[in-house]
Amino acid sequence: MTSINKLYKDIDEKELKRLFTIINANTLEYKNNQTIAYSMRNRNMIGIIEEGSANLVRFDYNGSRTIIEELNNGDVFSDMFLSSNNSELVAIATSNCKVTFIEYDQLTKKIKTNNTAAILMDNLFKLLSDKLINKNERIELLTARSIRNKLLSYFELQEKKYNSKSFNLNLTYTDLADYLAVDRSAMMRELKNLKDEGFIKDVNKKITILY
Amino acid sequence: MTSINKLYKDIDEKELKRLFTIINANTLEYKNNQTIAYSMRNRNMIGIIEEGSANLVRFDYNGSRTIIEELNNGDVFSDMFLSSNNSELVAIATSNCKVTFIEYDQLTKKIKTNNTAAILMDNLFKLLSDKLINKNERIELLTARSIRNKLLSYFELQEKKYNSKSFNLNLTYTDLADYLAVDRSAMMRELKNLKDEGFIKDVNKKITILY
DNA sequence: AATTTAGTGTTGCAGTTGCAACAATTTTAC
DNA sequence: GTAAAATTGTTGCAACTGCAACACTAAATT
Repeated sequence: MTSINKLYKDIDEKELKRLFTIINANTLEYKNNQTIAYSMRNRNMIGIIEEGSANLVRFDYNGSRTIIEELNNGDVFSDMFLSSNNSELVAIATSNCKVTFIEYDQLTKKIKTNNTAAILMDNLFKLLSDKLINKNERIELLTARSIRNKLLSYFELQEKKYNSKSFNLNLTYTDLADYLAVDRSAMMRELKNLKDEGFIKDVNKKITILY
Repeated sequence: MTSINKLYKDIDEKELKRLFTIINANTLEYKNNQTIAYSMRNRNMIGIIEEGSANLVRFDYNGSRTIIEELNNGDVFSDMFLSSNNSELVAIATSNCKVTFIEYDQLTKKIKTNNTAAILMDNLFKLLSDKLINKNERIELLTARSIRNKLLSYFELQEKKYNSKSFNLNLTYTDLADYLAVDRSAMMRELKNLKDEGFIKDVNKKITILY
């Protein structure tokens, strides 16, 4: 289990447990759809998804909700990474899940004396870097000037990621439209155009780039 | 100088110099418009803007360029934070500037024994967190469904940032249009509408929110 | 101080997009 | 296993937006 999780890379499970005791880490369980409010009480608290999944969600003044980030096994989330002057932010479990909370300050205090803490910190840094990469990618897509270009950019990105002109969409079209911040029906229309014009093939969620 | 720079917070200049010698940091100077290629040769190399400014720029397959990030005094940039499978990425000096390059791996190796390294690492982590906050903010703006909403969201963000309904735009309109990823002329038109309809006042770049 | 370059302000127009609405299908939940 | 909820697929239409083009002003460069 600890090995799938990038955060625990190169860390011995026993050592990790010992460290978590030292820095007062706290593991809590949440049921599907439950709000994970714990982390938001304290800036510099970091939540680690140990099992299950959750969404980081923003509720706007008018009540509409936006998914800021989808969190899966091994992902971290924190107020530290989120604009504080913003509308209300919460994490909501999208399956039964288990979350460990650690205080960033307690972790840093230990890195000099505790090797596991140092590795954990290193892994955490790399996770943050990965998050930045993902955000930059999304921004790249969002700055395209038309739905068509957004789709093509998205497909190109998948092509590079999977190193193949054929890949399965692992998002629903509804979610993809959200991700690209466009109207779903308009996106479907453009998708149809791309198919009709022979740019792509789409056999039930398996996209093939034809050019 | 080291005090303005968030990265060097709580770090003594003498100690910093000593550390930089130990970890083989390398400071180079660039003239305005020069390409800062050094960092891009080695993944896990981190560039620190010591003086001046630069833009992180992407060149698309078709040659068009997009500014991914504007870098100022104290900012860091690295391949570590950028998708590698992407089109060509370079930093370009936008003024005469001085950049220090450190290797991330060399830094982490020292955090246990060198206190300055540990503080630097901590500051670096917080800078990354800040970057994430900025990216999330931009994504929030980019996901708005119309130019009008993008502008209003942007203005609201500024209002919260400055804690005032009046604030100076510190971007040119051309840059703002780029930032919001919309056509400049269309944005100007919408800006005019917002003024005409009494939502905002705009006395040469000083915006006042009127609602 | 003069010239070049960058930014602002505006408009017509055509193409794109969001919205609303609905049927059909698939998935999830009890 | 069935009802409820979510997703897909489609369309007309009005509104919005990007593009091209131009005049004008401000800022930078020599």
